[in-house]
Amino acid sequence: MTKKNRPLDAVLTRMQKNLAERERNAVIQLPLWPEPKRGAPNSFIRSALFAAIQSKDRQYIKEAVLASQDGITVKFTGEQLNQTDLDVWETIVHMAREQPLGTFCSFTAHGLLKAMGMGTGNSQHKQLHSTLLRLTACAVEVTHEGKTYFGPLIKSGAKDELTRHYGVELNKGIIRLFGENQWTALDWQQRQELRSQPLAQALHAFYSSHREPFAVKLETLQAYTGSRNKQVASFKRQVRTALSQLVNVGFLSAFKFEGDLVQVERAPPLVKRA
DNA sequence: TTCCAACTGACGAGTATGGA
DNA sequence: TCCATACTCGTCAGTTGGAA
Repeated sequence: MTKKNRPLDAVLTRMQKNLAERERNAVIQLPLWPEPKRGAPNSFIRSALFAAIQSKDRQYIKEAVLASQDGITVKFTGEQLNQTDLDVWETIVHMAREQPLGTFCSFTAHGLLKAMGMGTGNSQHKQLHSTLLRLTACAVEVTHEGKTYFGPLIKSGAKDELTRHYGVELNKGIIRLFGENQWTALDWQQRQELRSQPLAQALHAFYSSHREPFAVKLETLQAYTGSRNKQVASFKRQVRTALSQLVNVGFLSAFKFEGDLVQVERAPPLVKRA
C-alpha cells in the first residue's frame, strides 16, 4: 500500500463505520396492515411451523427441518408450536406494528386475552404465559427468497406479577420475514370464528396466502399442517370438516376432493357498504 | 364412511379484588 | 360505588382412535 492511498483508506473506513452505525440505529417498522387484519409471514403459514395440533400433542424438536412449500426452508428447535401460539404471536406483532422493532411492546394479560377473544380465567392466563415462554425459548431458522432469519420468535419479555403487565421485545431481524409479497394479512374475524379448530385455522392461513389456490395433495396438507393423524381416511374427514367451516365463515365458496387432491375456491371478498 | 366413547381444552357465569 | 381485572369451577364442544 502506498502512502498516497492511506488518507483515502481512512475515509473509506470512516464511511463504513458510519454506515454500520446508521444501520444499527435505523428505525425498523413492520408493515401497517389494517385493524381487522393480522399480518403473518408466508413462511409461517406455508409450513408446519405452527402445527394444527392440540397443546397436549406438542413434542420437543431439535434442529428439525419442517415441511414447507417450495422456496421456503424452516428449521425448528424447541417445544412444538400450534395455532394458538400463532394467535398470540400475531396479536403481539399486531400491537407492535405501530412502533419501531426492538422497542418494548407493553400490554396486560387480560387485555391481550380479550383482544384475542379468549376467556380471561386463570387457565387462560397460564396458557398465555406458557405461550410467551415457548415463543421466547424456541429457535427458528427461516429462509425465504434468499433472506434468512434465525432466532426466537420473541426476543425477550418481562412481567409485573402484581399488575400482570407484560412487556415483550421483538427481534429487529424479524422484518426480513415481512419482505414485499412475503407476508399475508389474515382476516382476524374469520380466524376468531375458527378458534379451537386448529386444522381449520391452519388451512385458513395457508389458503389466505394464495390468491388463487391450486390443487394440493392430502398428504401435502397433512405435512404443512403438522397433523399427527396418521390415518389418511381420518385426515380426509378432518379436512372435509375444516373446509366446510371455511365455507361457513365465508372464506371459501366451494371445495372438492378429486382422488387425493384437494381443490378449493376462495369466496370473493365482502365489500362493506358505507 | 359412520358411529361412539373417552379425554381434553375452551368457554362463560358468577364472584372476588383493587384502585379511582 | 363503579369499573377493570382476575379467579374458580362447571359445562360443553372438539379431537382422536377404534369398531363396525
